[in-house]
Amino acid sequence: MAKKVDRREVILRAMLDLVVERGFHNAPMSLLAKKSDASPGVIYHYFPSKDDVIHALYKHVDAIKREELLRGYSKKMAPKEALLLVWTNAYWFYRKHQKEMSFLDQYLHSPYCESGKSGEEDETIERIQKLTRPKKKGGVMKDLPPEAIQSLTLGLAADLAKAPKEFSKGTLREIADVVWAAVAAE
Amino acid sequence: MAKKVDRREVILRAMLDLVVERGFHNAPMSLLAKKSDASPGVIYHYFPSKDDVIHALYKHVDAIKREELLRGYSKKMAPKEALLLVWTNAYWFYRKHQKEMSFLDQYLHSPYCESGKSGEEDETIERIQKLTRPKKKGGVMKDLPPEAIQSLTLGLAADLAKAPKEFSKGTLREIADVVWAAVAAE
Amino acid sequence: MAKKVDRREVILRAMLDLVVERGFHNAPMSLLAKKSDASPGVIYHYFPSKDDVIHALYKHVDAIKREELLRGYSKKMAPKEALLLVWTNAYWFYRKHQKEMSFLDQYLHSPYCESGKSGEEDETIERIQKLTRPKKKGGVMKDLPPEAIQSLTLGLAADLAKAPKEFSKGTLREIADVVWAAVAAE
Amino acid sequence: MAKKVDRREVILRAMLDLVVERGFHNAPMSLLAKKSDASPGVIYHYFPSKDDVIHALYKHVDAIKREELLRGYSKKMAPKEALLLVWTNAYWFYRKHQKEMSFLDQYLHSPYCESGKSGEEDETIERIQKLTRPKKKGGVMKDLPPEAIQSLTLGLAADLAKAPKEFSKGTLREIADVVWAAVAAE
DNA sequence: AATGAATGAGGGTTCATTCAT
DNA sequence: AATGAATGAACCCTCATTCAT
Repeated sequence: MAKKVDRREVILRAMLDLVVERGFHNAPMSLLAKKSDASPGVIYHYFPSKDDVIHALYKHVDAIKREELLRGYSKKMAPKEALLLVWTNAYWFYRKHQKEMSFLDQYLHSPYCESGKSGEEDETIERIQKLTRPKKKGGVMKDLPPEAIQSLTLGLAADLAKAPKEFSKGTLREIADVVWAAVAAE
Repeated sequence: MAKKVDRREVILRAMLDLVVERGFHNAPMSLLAKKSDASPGVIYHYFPSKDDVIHALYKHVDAIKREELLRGYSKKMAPKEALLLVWTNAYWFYRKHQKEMSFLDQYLHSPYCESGKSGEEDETIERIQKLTRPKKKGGVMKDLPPEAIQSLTLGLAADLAKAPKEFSKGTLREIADVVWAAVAAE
Repeated sequence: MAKKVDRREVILRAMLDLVVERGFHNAPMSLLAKKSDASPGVIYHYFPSKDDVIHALYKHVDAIKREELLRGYSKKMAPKEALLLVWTNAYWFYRKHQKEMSFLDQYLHSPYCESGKSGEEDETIERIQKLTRPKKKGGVMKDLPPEAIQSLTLGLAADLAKAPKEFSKGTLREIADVVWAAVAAE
Repeated sequence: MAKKVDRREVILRAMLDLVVERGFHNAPMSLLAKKSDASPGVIYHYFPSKDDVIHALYKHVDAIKREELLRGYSKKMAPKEALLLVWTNAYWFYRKHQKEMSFLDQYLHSPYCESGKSGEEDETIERIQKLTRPKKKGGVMKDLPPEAIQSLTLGLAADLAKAPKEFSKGTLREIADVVWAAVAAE
């Protein structure tokens, strides 16, 4: 019963490794088969095509990411507290899942993601994003373009996670405070 | 006289288009030949292999980018003025060269860039980077990790440039001021 | 059960024909595929590369040759009898396998054979070769360089086999006697 | 005036080196051009095609070989003396021109030589070959097939020349005597 | 004579996908 | 479900040959 799921995930995991190590080009199905201890044929029982494996991998990783970003979140939190939590979660997710990050980087910057579906939105994520709107639109931020807010918060977390050395919780907190001061209203 | 250079650049330009439209995979040499009005064979008079075309394209784009970022820079500028100039240049470069940016994104996030890094540093770029160091190390910034500074400045410029709508000089200036206030010492 | 072996041997046989008729150059894989009723791709399930097909063919032919040279040999034979047998076997092998011979000639005289030499020696062949040593080193021959012995015996057999007309057993025997008289000790 | 000849010979020499080191396959015209300090185009002023370069090289080498084999020969020599001279000349030619030998081996065993012209016969060579006929046909040899005579004399010289170590004049003389005793009439 | 960029068919090889078992 | 040999189009690249200069 769990076997099917296993196989699928083993294949996705193998594709993740492959893409990270070798890129979309140079990730042949034959090698995917070898790395996932499957035959070339059986992969086609789980996925209709190579592109589908890649799109499925994206969805898989994206789902895990969403889940991790919201870990510990509660609707009762104050805006600053909530944003700080998500920001910290983001840093640690990126930090601990560098392969997944590398895959996302490749996928999102490649023409692959054009063909992928635009994705149903997560309700909780939406609530968080509302907070990043400027104050006059119901959020708690300065009147900056949403892209700026996004870049200064989650973009920063992602970039920090790519640094060779890991930052301590204290350092992260200091950085977060600087940024909060910069983007928060008032 | 300019013919050789032309051919080379026509090929690089065609590869840029191809990679942006179709990704590294799906950018076959045969198509590159067609798009650059060349025969498959002649490309190999200018580049030893497909990978070399791609690495050469990176160097080409990177060189242009460096030049553009420093446009108008003079050694006499005050730190804030210099950084603001570079930051604004970055935004406009990214904005006006979206294909080049898309290529850089794909290249820098792919395993391609591991193999072709030479890293000869530009002297002027180095001078600018010195300014982004924290005050106690001779720069003019708060004591933040270099990755944070980088992300909050050039990273932000890149992200803003990817937004669908173009920002006015005024808006950019406002954003720049917010960021400057956040990262500058004192 | 025998299918795999079949395919491999069909391919080798086709390569033999091709090389003999057209030389190493002018023996393209596409033609090899056609002649062995295979697709271009499937050959690479059996051999890693064209060169490997050729090296494998050499090993195959060489193995058959060794076997044929020793047909009928027994350890109890007198030296002259044994050498005569091998010499005659050699003539008939070369005579009846002219394609194989032509391939060996091309292979052994080409730079191909430099790269693929393993040189595991056959035990029985070694025993025979011991007989071709000069008497004072335990053989039964005159004190001539081994290359001379080799040329005057097996080399002669090969050359005779290349003659347009086939020699009768009587003629062969006469020639063998002349040679034996020339190279045998005493 | 001598320049044309030079060019031609430089090209032939370069092809010789190329074929010996890399085989007929893997001896591209572009490399030939580089090795002979010529442009690809100019080779086609001297030879109509690659195959013609190769056939011309064969003729060139063959002419030198004929000349060398007859060095020192005079019509007044006794048969044994003449044959011995040619045989010795053959050994030293093969020995001192191992590249040329290697080329001849490749050429003569390849389908190339089928298409080459059969070659006008040298008058002096013919005279020598008459001596290798059996006595009853006007020669001085035993009644053996011409292929046997050829193999036991010139074939032997060629094989000896391929041995790693060089034979002394004394050793050669001994070998020659053994062979002469074997093949000469009476 | 000489150049060397250009051609383009064809070379060896790969790989997404299929299908008989 | 599973296998892995088989397919064949397409890939990257080579190379004999040509031709404008």
